[in-house]
Amino acid sequence: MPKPSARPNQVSAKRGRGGSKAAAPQPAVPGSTEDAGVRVLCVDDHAVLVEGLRAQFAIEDRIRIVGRLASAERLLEETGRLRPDLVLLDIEMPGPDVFEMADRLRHMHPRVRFVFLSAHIRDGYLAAAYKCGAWGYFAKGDELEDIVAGVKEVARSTAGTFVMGPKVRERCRPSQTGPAPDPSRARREPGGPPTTRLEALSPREVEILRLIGKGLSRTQIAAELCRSAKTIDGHQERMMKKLGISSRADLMRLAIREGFAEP
Amino acid sequence: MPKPSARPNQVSAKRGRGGSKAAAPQPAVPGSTEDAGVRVLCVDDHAVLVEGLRAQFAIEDRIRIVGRLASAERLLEETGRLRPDLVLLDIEMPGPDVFEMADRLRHMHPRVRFVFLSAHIRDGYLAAAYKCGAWGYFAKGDELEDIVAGVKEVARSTAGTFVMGPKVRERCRPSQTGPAPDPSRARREPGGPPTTRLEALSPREVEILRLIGKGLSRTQIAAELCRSAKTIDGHQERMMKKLGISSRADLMRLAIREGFAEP
DNA sequence: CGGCCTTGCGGGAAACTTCCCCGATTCGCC
DNA sequence: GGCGAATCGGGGAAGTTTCCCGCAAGGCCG
Repeated sequence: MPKPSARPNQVSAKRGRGGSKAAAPQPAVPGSTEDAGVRVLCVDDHAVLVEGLRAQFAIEDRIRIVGRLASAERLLEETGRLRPDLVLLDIEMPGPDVFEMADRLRHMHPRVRFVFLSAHIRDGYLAAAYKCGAWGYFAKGDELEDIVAGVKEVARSTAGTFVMGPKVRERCRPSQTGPAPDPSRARREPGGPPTTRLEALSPREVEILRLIGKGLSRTQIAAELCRSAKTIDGHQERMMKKLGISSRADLMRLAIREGFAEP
Repeated sequence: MPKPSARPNQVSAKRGRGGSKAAAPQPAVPGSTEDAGVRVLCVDDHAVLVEGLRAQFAIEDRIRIVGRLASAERLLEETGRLRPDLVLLDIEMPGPDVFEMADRLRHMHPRVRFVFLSAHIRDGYLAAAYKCGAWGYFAKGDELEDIVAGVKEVARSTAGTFVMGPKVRERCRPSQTGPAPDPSRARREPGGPPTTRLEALSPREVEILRLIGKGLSRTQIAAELCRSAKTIDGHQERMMKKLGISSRADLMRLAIREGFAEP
């Protein structure tokens, strides 16, 4: 069984970094060897993109790119070798799952901050980014200055906020379309976790949604998961109820739109 | 002349430009006002990407970016205003369909060459790019030098070749997995039209495949096209036969993978 | 003109999916 | 301990889709 963690819609701008031990505000730019600037490692399979960032960082002092990876494959080793303060991660790349690698990065190098820089803003990605402990999420469509400003903010931050690019915030705020408003704790601080209707889904349901997005029929999904087709039936129904969706086709469209199709 | 390039990384193929009239070799760099270089217009919603290109073009003489658009919306007007020699087009952008706009561009500004620079290499895109008269197709994952070399090759070309980036060619060549080799018309110029199994489909079939990829059921497709569900049935069957696919789910996966889902 | 392809549609049997019912187990929570 | 939730699944009626058959109009081409 995946994770026993019951998440009661945790919504807060400030996130406890450091677990039970009361995380004292860390010094900004934690691992900088010299105080000469923020060391950034870029992980993106598009070389052009990274060069654009490098060019922009070059005209800012205090930020520079110390390395580039085309996939998350060697992320942990290279982080150890290059000692960046901040890792910029693309999401849709060949190779291992980026969120999983990011999660491992957090455990192996807890002082290294990381943010996502993705071409697409999708609920699924945003939720995964937040869950794996990212410090921010930016869109490739954001203006360069906004990305740079965001990177600086993350590097400087002492409180552990989740920083979002302009486009991300825009696409994230007005998504309060979920079915149950959950009146118990309606506190929703600015800058908190991205509001996503997918957070209502259980791990299993997400898994099934992904397979639906891949185009599998419920019988095929059943075969894939070694379960009865009836079980998939049940999950589907509950998902549709939760998401306020009435047809399976809509469910699939959602899965595709929110990024559950491609991996 | 910077570099004689002609690296064997790109593949180019001659195509008849100009229809029945035997396309006389046009002068390279057709619309250049001064002979000082290639004027490039970039159409991409990712500012970072364009800056990366700008930086790279800057260290080459003879190429420079004269404008940038975040969507294809004002492509025609801006082409008239900025008079580029070459337009670099992203594919997945908000706004109007890029292939359609490219087609119009060719009619309105026949001297302006255009190539696609996309994050994804998909049969659907490749076919559409070729069909709308593009001069090349590059992947954002291609190395910067390869992209620059390709742009130069397109600008310099006198024969009307379809230039592909290394990654594109790689993903394009070995796709001769189709069912029937179609022995009737085996004329297949070397490096010519990208080999795609989607080229076996009729326009209507492609249209239906797109709707399938969007997650619509055949009844919904029928409603969308104002046709009987039985008709959609027939198209589906014929498509599956053509493509050597046995289940509808596979058909949908193909539609998603090949880029028929998102528009 | 006579194939050949495309598009459009109908009938019908078999298979699949949806959608309701129901019960069982195992969690964690109050 | 009760309660809800997630996960698993069976039964069964109603609806949809698949997959075969067939037919017909129109276009293109040798």
